[in-house]
Amino acid sequence: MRAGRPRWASSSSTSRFRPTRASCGSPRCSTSRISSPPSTSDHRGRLEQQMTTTRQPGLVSVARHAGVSVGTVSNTINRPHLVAAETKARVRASIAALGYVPNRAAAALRRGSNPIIGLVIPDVMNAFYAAIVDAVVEAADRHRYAVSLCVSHDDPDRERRHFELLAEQRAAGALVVPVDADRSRLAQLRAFGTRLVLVDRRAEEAEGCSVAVDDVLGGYLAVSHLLQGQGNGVTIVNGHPAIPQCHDRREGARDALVEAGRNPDSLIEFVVATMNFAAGVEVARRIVAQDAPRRIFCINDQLALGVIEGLTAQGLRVPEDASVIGYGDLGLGASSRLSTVGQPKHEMGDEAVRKLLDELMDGESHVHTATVFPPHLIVRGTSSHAHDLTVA
Amino acid sequence: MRAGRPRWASSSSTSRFRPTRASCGSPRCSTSRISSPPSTSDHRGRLEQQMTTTRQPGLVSVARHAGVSVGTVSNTINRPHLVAAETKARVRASIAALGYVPNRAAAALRRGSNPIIGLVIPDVMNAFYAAIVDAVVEAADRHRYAVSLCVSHDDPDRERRHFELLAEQRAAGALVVPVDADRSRLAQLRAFGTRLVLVDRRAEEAEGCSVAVDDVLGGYLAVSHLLQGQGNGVTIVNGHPAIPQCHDRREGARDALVEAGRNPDSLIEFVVATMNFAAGVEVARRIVAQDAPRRIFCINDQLALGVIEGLTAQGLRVPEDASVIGYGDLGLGASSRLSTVGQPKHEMGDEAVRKLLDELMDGESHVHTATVFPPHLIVRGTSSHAHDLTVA
DNA sequence: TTGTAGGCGTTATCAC
DNA sequence: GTGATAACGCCTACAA
Repeated sequence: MRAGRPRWASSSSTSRFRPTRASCGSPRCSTSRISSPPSTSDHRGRLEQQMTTTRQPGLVSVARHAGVSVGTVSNTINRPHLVAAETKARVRASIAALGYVPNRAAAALRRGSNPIIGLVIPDVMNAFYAAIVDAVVEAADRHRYAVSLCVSHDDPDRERRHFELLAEQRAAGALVVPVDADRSRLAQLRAFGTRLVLVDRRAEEAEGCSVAVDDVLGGYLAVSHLLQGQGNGVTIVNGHPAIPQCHDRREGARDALVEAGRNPDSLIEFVVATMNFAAGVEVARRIVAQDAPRRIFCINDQLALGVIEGLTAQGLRVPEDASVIGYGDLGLGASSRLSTVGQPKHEMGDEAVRKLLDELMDGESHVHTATVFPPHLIVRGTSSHAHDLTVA
Repeated sequence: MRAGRPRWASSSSTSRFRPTRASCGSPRCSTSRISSPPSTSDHRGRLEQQMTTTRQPGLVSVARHAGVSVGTVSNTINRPHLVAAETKARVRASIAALGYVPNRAAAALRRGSNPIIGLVIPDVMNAFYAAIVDAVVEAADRHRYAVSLCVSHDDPDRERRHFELLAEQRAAGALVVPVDADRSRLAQLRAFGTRLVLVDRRAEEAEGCSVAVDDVLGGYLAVSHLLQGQGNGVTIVNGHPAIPQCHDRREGARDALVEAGRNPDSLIEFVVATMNFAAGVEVARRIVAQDAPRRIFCINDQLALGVIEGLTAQGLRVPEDASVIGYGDLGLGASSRLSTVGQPKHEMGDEAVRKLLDELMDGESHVHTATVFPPHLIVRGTSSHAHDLTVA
């Protein structure tokens, strides 16, 4: 089917233009008109409300068709156990025959709540959050909930706007990675009856359920692993310590040193502004120049890959001359040679949905819980068959 | 605030357990009870429908409070130009005073359509689709539409289930990367009145709008770039040619050879089953063993990074001894040294939303269009300040 | 086990 | 410009 598509060569003019962020009206991209829709038999003037054509069939149509009452049809759909088998069958047949599609908006209006789960994350391009989105969407689908996604980009306004949307939809609940520590917006949403589960953050006081990961333990695992190799001292390449993750992972690193009988202050720290590949390359230069320890814990994988690149460019061999460990298992998936600390992302998303649904179902008897998942060490590149290792 | 969190050391037992995919009931992750919610003042027995507490204020409450009719309140919200300035102000004050939140479910019921855009993609973890999600969510937010996300994982059932959901919600429209070539499901959804825009696929016949990227051009750009370097012949590391992207990019590669006055059949092809890092490493071995051309076009970035790794492991230097180019710009973001072909992902998502909204607004007069975006070459690693280059 | 009827909160069409 | 009022399609006591 795609064989019939026009070859680029046949319209080489398109290759002249590079898309910009401007509007697409300009000839920068080839836009072809497709036969204008021949007013597909659906020319209903907006004035004639009463059409002879059978509009979207509702419960009533189904009821008539099956020779039962609307209540029975509703019951067959929502509480099948209350309906006699034979009636049920007849109703179902009618539903299929008429192509009836229930109207959730009407149900939501009546019930006062909508089977929609809001999901607010800071960034979809980030593999960590993407994994959570994946898990949440899957779990929600299993329970026939819709997922209304919001990407906050750390903008409180966006977050608030999505909260309003959820409130207007009378969404059943929301899973949110809050933008900042200001919980007043969250409280506001909750006050409106929307159940909330915090993700990647601890819920405080008795405000609700939460799902998080133990970054202190993660830092500990990473540095404990480094300490098993040869060398002396440990270097940490960190982001700004005001970021909770950075703070916590460093704490864990210090714990590992303490456990090994060393002074936690012996940890040599390099702080970078942006935690990416380029910064890693740059830090590698400083590490070599200052002759810092060659057992290096990087706060994330991109930084780690950058450091390796930088070390290699300076003639050092990894892992012979230096040990590097990353964090997050987000770089190239399981394909690179980098050891790292993995986080149970899918489980987190899963558990968040579970908590929310539990709160929705149990209602009064629900007890808020805070689950903290332990990360795990992933050791790679030691043998030709790199594999995941779990360290107790 | 996070200072108060328990240190891992204080409950070292958690570090003993590694989460499995099983249920969270087991002691594998530390779950702490948070003070049980003291039945937050909200103990309304399900029998007493009539509560004395002012339920959620509706249009009527606002109307009463402002001393106007419901119609006027509705108008102040939806068609402010029809309302006198002074009345408008009074109504708005009442809305704020009562904390009124409009009920979208009711509006949707009445209007027959819901301001929700469905988005169906095969995979959120894939950076290409993640970028599209990001763009779509942002554009939808600008217009106050909600985005209902579905990740199909190439499963037609999931796709169908989400289509049903959208139909039940009376969603305004949907953006979809279809699972397969079978367009009957799409037709079904469309028949229900949901507007559809195809993403990363060409719409056929007059079925609707679509947004895609020109992979033939992308392959051409990549190989043209390789041909500018020294060496003779070109190697392509490809996925299965039944995948449209793989097929098209190879076509473009052949076009480039033709343009350079070479025989397109001189292209040496290695086909891999899974297009990841490990496969790249393996292919590199075969390339060296068979002495295939050292100008290598890889169908994606992961493969390319694997090939570089494999070549390096065999003692070759890149780019001195071999030129490698990837595709997609998805590897490490803009941070690696790999040249590649970039796709205007954000523009695609943006344009898809624009087409959908246009169809929604214009109604009858809407004309379906198919937009094909040109990819662009990204050359990296040539200087110490790697930067993006656009080639005309 | 099934039928009946009232109302959920909005929108839109009228008169005024 | 504003006020009444009739749907929209479904759920759920309650009656039969």
